Amino acid sequence: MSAQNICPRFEKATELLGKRWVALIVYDLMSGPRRFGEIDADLANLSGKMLAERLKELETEGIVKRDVYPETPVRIEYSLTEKGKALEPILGEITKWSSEWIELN
Amino acid sequence: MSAQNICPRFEKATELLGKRWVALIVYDLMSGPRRFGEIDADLANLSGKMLAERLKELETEGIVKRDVYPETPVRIEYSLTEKGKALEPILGEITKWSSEWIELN
DNA sequence: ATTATTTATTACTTTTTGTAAGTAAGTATA
DNA sequence: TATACTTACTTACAAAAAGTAATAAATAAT
Repeated sequence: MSAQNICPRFEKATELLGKRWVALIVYDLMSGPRRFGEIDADLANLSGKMLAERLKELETEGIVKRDVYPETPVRIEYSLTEKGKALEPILGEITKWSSEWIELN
Repeated sequence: MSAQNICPRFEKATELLGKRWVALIVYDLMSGPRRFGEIDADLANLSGKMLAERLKELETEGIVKRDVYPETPVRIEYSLTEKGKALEPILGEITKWSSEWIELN
């Protein structure tokens, strides 16, 4: 009989953060701006295709900013916006939880 | 040249929490034990198939506990373990972030 | 035995993700 | 001039995950 309504903002947030690779990409960008190839190298199992797709989505959501530097060869830097940086406490709590509860085999 | 290694515990945690529906199911269970049908009703777009699958996975991960009460009809209660309850600060930060940064159309 | 209720499971379709090769733009090198 | 190099993507196709709807299993009251 009881119906627990879930806050639509929370739901939207989990749709965003719950997409595969998103948390790891944001985590990677927390330490500062990074290039496509660097992120790709940091996240071993992430393919260029998915990285491109996720970066585009994150840009659309206003979480990531894309800057082009017409150098040789072209340098494209991805960085977090204010909205993206504001995710830090979430990642911090995930780090805490994982260090306490996740054991590696 | 620089390679940002991502903590394997963090990575494992995001694999878990980043799976579709997981955050919402855990959020729903935060308010106390719930039956299959109740969770299903709370999460409008979640199918019974996926709920069954996710609950099984969460049980395997030690986040959710399943209790059978042989009543009429049978009552099966899902609840959070200590490990599951420990996710609360993460959900709390997601709630905070979403209330500040997510706008509804 | 039949029925009711809740908790799943199965068969099938659609969507998402993975993999690997290929393209585009701009330089430098032969 | 041509080729090869670097970075940042795209594309085509295969595999895996998720969505949908019908069906089954479990239990006990009638």
